[in-house]
Amino acid sequence: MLSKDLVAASSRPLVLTLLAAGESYGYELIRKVRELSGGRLEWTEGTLYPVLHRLEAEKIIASRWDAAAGTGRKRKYYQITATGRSALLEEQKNWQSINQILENLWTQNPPSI
Amino acid sequence: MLSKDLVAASSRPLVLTLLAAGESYGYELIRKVRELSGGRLEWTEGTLYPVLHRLEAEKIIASRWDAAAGTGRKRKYYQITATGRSALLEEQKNWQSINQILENLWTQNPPSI
DNA sequence: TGCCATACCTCGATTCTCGATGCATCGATT
DNA sequence: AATCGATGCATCGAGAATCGAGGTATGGCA
Repeated sequence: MLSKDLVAASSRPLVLTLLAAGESYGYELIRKVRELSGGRLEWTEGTLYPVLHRLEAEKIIASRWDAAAGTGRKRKYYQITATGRSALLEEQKNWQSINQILENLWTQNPPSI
Repeated sequence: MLSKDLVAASSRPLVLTLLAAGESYGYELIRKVRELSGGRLEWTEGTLYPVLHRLEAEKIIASRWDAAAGTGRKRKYYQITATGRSALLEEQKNWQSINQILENLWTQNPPSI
């Protein structure tokens, strides 16, 4: 079971990275993340939607309503903004700097029972 | 500036990894983390002590009071427990699985402005 | 017609965070 | 011997964050 903190820490970079690869919408993001993680990461809607709304309020992503191709069902498509792309670079840098610290320590002193 | 979430997510694995390398105490952990991160991670005492107390309540670490060598000043030394070592392995596995997802995505689709 | 998957959203009790604050000791400086 | 900064522990509580539960609506299908 993934810790709450780890899920929280990875949600922003994950959403931004996925949107950087192309626009998407809430339900699909949940599906994609479930697939990418092999089911380890199970976002609920109550988790994701507030994240999307917060990112949009920060102008890091933008949205448009559109009908799904094929069906007439409405979806809210999100795109990453220019601000969002630099935010993602920052997120990536931060993630990698912490990862580097941990990996260095683990290399020097491999955890074992 | 590192995000709150990232700081939170890394605090448990960091503390456990440092303690797995040898016992330590609060003030020293703060210093070590500051050095390891080149000043990017600045834990305050209000941040670290609750983490230590929670880990101790979960029996993942244990503590003993002792006088510092040289001075008579009292310190609370923390050690990782056997339970803690398996918890650390789990933390490591979880961290690396998320890191793998992100790195894969970033390799396939490198973030850029 | 009923039902499930899709698709969006908000609410609020519970939980968490961390800056502020407090206490005490040691060593060095004035 | 008084002061001060660094060391070292700890708690507190206003404010913030979380996310399961619940609400609404549509399309496709048997």
